[in-house]
Amino acid sequence: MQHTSFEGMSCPIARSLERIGEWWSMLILRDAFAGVTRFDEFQKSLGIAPAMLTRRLKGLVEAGLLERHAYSERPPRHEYRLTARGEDFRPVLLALMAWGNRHFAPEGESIMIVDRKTRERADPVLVDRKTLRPLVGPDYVVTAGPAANERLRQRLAEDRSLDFTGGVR
Amino acid sequence: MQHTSFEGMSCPIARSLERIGEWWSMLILRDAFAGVTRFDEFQKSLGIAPAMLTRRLKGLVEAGLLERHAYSERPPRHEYRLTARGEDFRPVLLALMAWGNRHFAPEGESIMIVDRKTRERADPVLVDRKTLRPLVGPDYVVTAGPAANERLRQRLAEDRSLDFTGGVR
DNA sequence: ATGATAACTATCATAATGATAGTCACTACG
DNA sequence: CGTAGTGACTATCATTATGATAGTTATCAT
Repeated sequence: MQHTSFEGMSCPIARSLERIGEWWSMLILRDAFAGVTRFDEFQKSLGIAPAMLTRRLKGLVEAGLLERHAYSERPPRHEYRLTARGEDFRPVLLALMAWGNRHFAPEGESIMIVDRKTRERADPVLVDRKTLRPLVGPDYVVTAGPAANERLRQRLAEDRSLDFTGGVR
Repeated sequence: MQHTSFEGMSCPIARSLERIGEWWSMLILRDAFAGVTRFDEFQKSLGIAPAMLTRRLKGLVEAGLLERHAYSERPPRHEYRLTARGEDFRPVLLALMAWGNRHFAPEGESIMIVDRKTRERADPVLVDRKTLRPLVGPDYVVTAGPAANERLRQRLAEDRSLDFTGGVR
């Protein structure tokens, strides 16, 4: 049974999930950020079935997050590297890591973000680049953008715009 | 065929995905942030099969992101509200939204984050709460934490610590 | 020639998925 | 009273995805 595609939705979250929202995809990206490039490396680090890995790598290549680079002609051999779009996914993974560390690490963190020089632990917060004020809080709000359809505009015109997103496609 | 559980992994990203990584889960959370609380509302806004919605809501309740609140005794009726843990997921969704807006909105953004007062568009960046320096960049690094196992420590002791995460469980 | 390696591909039994109808416990209305 | 509507699921079933595992191919090394 094919799962419902989010491709027809205009919400950026839905569109993102269409490309990275399948089981295994984000863990593959995590490992790509860790420098894993080859098929057998991904397979070993993830403990994933080869057919599954092939499918997911293909999907990530098609979505423009990874690209295949030949590293041997005879025999033909490829490695998988992050594209600029893939690199841009880093904050999402870091935010997910921070949330996981806060809620699912009763024995302490296994990985964390530290200052490169001082080794002091970082506490991630999402802010606006210019004002440096936190986006989670009273200063900022999610609202309809230039490409919002009428239904979304109405929805966000209600009190719910105080909360978050549209709850729509 | 049951998909592989990430529960046995120590990585916080894997642990997070174990709880929110299934198809539909994050979109349900998106809508919960938008104030959606009732079963039929979720169903309408998402266009999801009822049996699927039941399963996913149950999973999110069990994972501690949503909780059921009775809003009617006769007939018994429940709504689903975000827990503190669920609320804490907001930065992840905002980061995902920002990434989606940057890469998958050729027609412009349908939703975006703006300053509540000035309506000026926000540009999200992940920083350290204290230093306000970006976590993506030369200042910060991902490293083994107190609960890291030996394999992860070794892995991160290599040059790969310059990149990102461990590429391990 | 044999063996090892890397990158897949093929096969198959099991589980998940989505579509859709049904169920139940109400409330509202004529 | 009966009927209809509503909301929150549950049950059923055909289709697709999943993971386990063996196989294939094209090398290279001995």
